[in-house]
Amino acid sequence: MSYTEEHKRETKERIVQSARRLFNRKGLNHVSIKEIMQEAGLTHGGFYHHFSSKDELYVEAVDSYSCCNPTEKWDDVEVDLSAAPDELASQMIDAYLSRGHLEDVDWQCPMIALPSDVARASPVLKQAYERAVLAMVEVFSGKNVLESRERALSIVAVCVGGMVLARTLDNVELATEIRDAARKLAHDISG
Amino acid sequence: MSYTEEHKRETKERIVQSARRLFNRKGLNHVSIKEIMQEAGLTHGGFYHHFSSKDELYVEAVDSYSCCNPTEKWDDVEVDLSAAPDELASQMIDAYLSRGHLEDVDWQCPMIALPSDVARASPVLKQAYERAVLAMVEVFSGKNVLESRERALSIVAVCVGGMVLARTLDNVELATEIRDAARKLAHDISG
DNA sequence: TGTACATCAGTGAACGCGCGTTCACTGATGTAC
DNA sequence: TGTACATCAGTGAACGCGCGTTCACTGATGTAC
Repeated sequence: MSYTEEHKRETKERIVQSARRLFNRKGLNHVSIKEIMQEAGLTHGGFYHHFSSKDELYVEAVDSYSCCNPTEKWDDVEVDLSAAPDELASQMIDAYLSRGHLEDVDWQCPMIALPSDVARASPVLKQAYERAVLAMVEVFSGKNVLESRERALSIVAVCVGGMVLARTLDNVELATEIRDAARKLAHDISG
Repeated sequence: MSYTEEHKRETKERIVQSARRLFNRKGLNHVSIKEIMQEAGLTHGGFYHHFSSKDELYVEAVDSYSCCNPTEKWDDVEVDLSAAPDELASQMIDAYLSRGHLEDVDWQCPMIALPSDVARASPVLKQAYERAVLAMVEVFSGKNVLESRERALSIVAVCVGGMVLARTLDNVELATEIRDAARKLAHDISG
């Protein structure tokens, strides 16, 4: 045997994280394998010892987002993961629609960073994306999960819509106005 | 002189419309100039008699959306453009979040079809996009435009968010659930 | 009306380039003795 | 402990391919006489 299993796992994880960052910044199709491997401190040839194709990397990268946790990342808003469900939902709304989240492109939610890329991607990638959407729905369901699914879905729509628009606009004032309007509305719904 | 000014204008318009359709289907960067020109009934070499670069076409294509009018396109919902502002806003919500709009990829709103493409595009293209957002805000402002800007912005966020998510999901049931939740909420806000 | 000419929209071969992928090779590492 | 070996993660040149763009050419058209 050469190297350890763990060594290989760590290298692969480094590639995935490097890819996730670059995908968020430039979109799935504006990032080359060479670029990803360089950011991970490797050369492009080794890529195929870890993945059978670039498509496979897409899936792993989007799946790796699920582990992302706003608490550690968007430092202008505090989220207490041990809070009561309704309180947590409220904090998540603020975190999701925060300036920190908008500007932290590297760690941004894939639903904001990659919507149209995913819309045209392979079924496996879309499934990874669906898992991310459902995880978010769950957070916004609060304590009465079963009764408030519709409410949770509309909060997700407002949050994602507000942020997608904000990220697309160069006009900072308008982007902020939209985020503020979306935040207010999301809080109104969640009650 | 060869050919008429009008002949050239018509050809250019045919290229722009062909590009708009293909961009909506495949995204800005998965469509080649050869493909666009073929769809317009031409060969790729002539492209540069009409545009100085592909970037220039992006802008013209996104600007050409503004003329898009849901009335003629999404035939499962009727919109009466001569209706009173509040009534029009209400009809537009139904049209925008309709199944017809979701499925009519060719004529879909660019905010739904191209969000992440535009987020990473050139400033001129982002400005074209901003014009589209502002046009939509105006429609949803209803009769008291000045007083209800925040309301209009949040309606836009819900509508765009709901549709962006719906288009990204392969799971039709979930996509429909989201559109329904978004539509209900948008109507609640617009009152 | 007919003809000779100039224009330029349209054609399609060719260009350089960067991409995803392949492959022969290297050399650091863990294992066996 | 030291040494010989096998493994395979990592390297970097090379591949075919399609892209955006260029360019010399064609030929349909409008204009001048």
